[in-house]
Amino acid sequence: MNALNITVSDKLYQKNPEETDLGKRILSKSITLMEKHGYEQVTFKKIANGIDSTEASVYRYFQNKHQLLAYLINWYWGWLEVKMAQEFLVINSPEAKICKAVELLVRPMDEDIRIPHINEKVLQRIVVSEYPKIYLTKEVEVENKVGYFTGYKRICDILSIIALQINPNYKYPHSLFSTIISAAQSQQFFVEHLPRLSDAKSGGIDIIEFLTELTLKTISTNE
Amino acid sequence: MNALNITVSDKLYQKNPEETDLGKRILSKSITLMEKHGYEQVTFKKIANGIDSTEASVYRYFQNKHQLLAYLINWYWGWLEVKMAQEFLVINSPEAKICKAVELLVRPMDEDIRIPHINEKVLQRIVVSEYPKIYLTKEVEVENKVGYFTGYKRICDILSIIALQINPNYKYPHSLFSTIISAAQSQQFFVEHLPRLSDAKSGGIDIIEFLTELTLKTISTNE
DNA sequence: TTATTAATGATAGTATTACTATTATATTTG
DNA sequence: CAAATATAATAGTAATACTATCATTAATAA
Repeated sequence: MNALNITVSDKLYQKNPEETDLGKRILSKSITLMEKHGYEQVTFKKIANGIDSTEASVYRYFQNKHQLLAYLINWYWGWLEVKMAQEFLVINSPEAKICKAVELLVRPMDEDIRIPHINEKVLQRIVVSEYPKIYLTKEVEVENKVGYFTGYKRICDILSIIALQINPNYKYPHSLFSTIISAAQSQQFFVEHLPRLSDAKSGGIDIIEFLTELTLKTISTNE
Repeated sequence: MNALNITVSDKLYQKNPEETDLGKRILSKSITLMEKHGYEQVTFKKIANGIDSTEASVYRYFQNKHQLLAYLINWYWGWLEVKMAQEFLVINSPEAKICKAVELLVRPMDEDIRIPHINEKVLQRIVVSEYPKIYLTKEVEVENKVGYFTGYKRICDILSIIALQINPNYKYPHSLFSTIISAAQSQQFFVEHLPRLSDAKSGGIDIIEFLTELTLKTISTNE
């Protein structure tokens, strides 16, 4: 096994960008542009110009910017799920798995050379800054049915199951992990941009400690 | 004391909307439109048409839609702070204060008849659906300096101080409460639109239990 | 009262965005 | 080689997010 493959639902594109050279250039350029200028400032025209293509061509891959963002973010969750599965192979205790998961959520991960058109570190920064925008819309429910949020939900499910191994009576595992995953993102954002909303220093270690302690205490059984 | 006054920083408007009839109508209409169609779909033109005024007039009150949203959200936090202060008058234990704060964050609150142009319940729903959009931008830091996020930060500070009364050694009170406040919003959103990300039923009681338990366990001192 | 100021309305205009459509050309595949 | 497919090139449209100007009305101060 050489090429690891992150599969994204085919509802998240018009034409699979991983299958063509132009598609990969679109992904690559959108990632750099979004991280640099932010989601709002990116347009298909700018992406196209940046790769010497045309607006119309980009529209053949994605219906609109929103779908493109959803694609990128789902790719990220898919990739994170793969990483988690790899790490969990050699971890036995559920507590240690939780710790590792939190670490993966917060730590900027190494790039994967096998996927040169996606810079995972930069993508992670996009997820931190843009994630809630994909579900905070009036179309959530329709898009949910179509699979816009499966990546996130799968991670949430996986971690919930692990939590129940620690305490089978814990009532709110999904709420807990949707909270933890969001907090992993937002704390990174706050440390960098709104430091008075956090007590962590940059680097991630504080955020990791904060989140693991919070998680383990919350699911612990001793009242 | 009859008219309670929620003060919003004058950086959040061009011209104080609370001071004129037109201003109040703008606020009122933006709230109903935003709740109904979502932030993205609202335009100054639609607001203006809805109150038989003109786009240009709305621009005299707010630089743009983003500033308007920031205004509304800060108004909400200001109002919540007032409510919290009222409630805390008759609560003595810090634990009970935390519980009450969480309840206020989650429970749709009664409208205040003294402020007829702002429907607080509807405004709360806007906060739930739109809040992160005011800080997830490339202009966060500039807007932060100017006071776009003071409302949120003040609540976070207040609750942090209470948490430290329970456990003066707790290391991450600001991170904890920025997480709790965000979670209070996002759990409400999930229950309604993405139920698999939550274990709560609608009504708020589960969310309140989830959050208070999480908070109290996290700041508790007994390891 | 009149003069002045402030607030709003009416109207116009512009650059950009978010698309859709059409046709031509180049490339791949059978 | 023919046929299908992918892309480029170009044009066009409705809506958005403003900015600007000028007229009218209402409030207020001299």
